[in-house]
Amino acid sequence: MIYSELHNILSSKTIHLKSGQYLFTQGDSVKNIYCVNKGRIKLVRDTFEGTPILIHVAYAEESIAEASLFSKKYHCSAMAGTNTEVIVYSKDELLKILQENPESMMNLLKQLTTQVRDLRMLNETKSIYSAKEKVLTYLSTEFHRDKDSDLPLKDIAQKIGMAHETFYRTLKILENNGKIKRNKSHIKLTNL
Amino acid sequence: MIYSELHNILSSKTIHLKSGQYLFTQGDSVKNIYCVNKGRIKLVRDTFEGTPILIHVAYAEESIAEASLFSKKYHCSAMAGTNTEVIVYSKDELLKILQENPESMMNLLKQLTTQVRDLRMLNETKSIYSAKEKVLTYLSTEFHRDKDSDLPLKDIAQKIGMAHETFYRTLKILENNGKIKRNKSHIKLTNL
DNA sequence: CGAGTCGTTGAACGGAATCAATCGTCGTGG
DNA sequence: CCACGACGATTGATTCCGTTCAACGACTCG
Repeated sequence: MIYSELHNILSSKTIHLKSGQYLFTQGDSVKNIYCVNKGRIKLVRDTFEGTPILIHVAYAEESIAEASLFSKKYHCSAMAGTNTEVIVYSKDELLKILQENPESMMNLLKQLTTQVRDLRMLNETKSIYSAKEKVLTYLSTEFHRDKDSDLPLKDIAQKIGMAHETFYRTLKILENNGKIKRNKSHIKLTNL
Repeated sequence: MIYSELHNILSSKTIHLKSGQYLFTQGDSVKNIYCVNKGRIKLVRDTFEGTPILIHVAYAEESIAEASLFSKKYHCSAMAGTNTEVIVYSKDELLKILQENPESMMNLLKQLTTQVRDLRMLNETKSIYSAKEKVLTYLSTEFHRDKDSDLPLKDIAQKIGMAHETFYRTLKILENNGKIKRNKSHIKLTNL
């Protein structure tokens, strides 16, 4: 997780959320920064038009609300999408430690840059219209390695922006074509 | 741009690229960090399967290769998609200054966090299947404000992941429905 | 003045979303 | 401990809407 190396310096606590339970609500003062340990957290923004929009779904190992590290209020709400476990860090404490330890700040910087890179990659993967191409591109990139290996197929489908049914079907086609191999829910590209 | 506040401290130079010209190539040693001033830079990765994949398109005000701030070699190639102007910073110099100025590092951190937030938002916008919904969601978010206001409609279409023809048509429909107003290429939501 | 690109519209096709039903598994509570 | 409910994985059928191909005018830039 993002703050792993600070884990022994930073005080933290773990909390458990039931599916549907809120972690924080849009407009709340930012007191804490969180990291998903298990399950998933949906970030939702209430727009002025009424219809709330989904901003992001954070899975295990993902930190949320880092952007809030520099803002007073949460700009969105966070709800558990399933039974979820999150680690809680104090925002002020985190900021203080970062200021005192340039090395750890540099480290956070590093992690953020790779996060940006991954997000860009994912973004472009989503722009691919053909289901086969999209899946192949996803599989051939590194941003999902390890991280996504234990994600349910359904969630992977959502992550790359396609209906899960289409994802299943596409996997089957690619498997029949010999492009991929898989046992249970572990998928591997065949070529090299 | 990302390093704006360092602009007077950091030495920099501006270079001009013709459409199709390369800024750097995958595998090159990372000597510089860049920021697009005008035009656009396409980041492309050559995969082992042969087919190169588009990773990202960077427009004006966007920095590229920040991820490379921490790596030895570029993991992708950068090509001008049109006549383009980029600002060049020395990687080593930038790193040194960041280490010496915790405040500027903190500032970069801040900009990266908002970048992450924007990317996530864009990501979810791309996940919306309905063209109308997608466009409305895009227009109702802030991540594009100012930044995208001068982008050609064609590029906006690509940014949110739809064919430009569909984008034009959708805009027309929304305009007829009174959901949006526009003069020339400036679009505005009508409600509040 | 011509090449290139953006903006726009038309027509047609195809593929992905959607709706729906089934099976298996896992966790949970009675 | 077992039954029930929730959810993931899968497959089928259908519909529709967004992509694609194509053509044209306007504008800019060199």
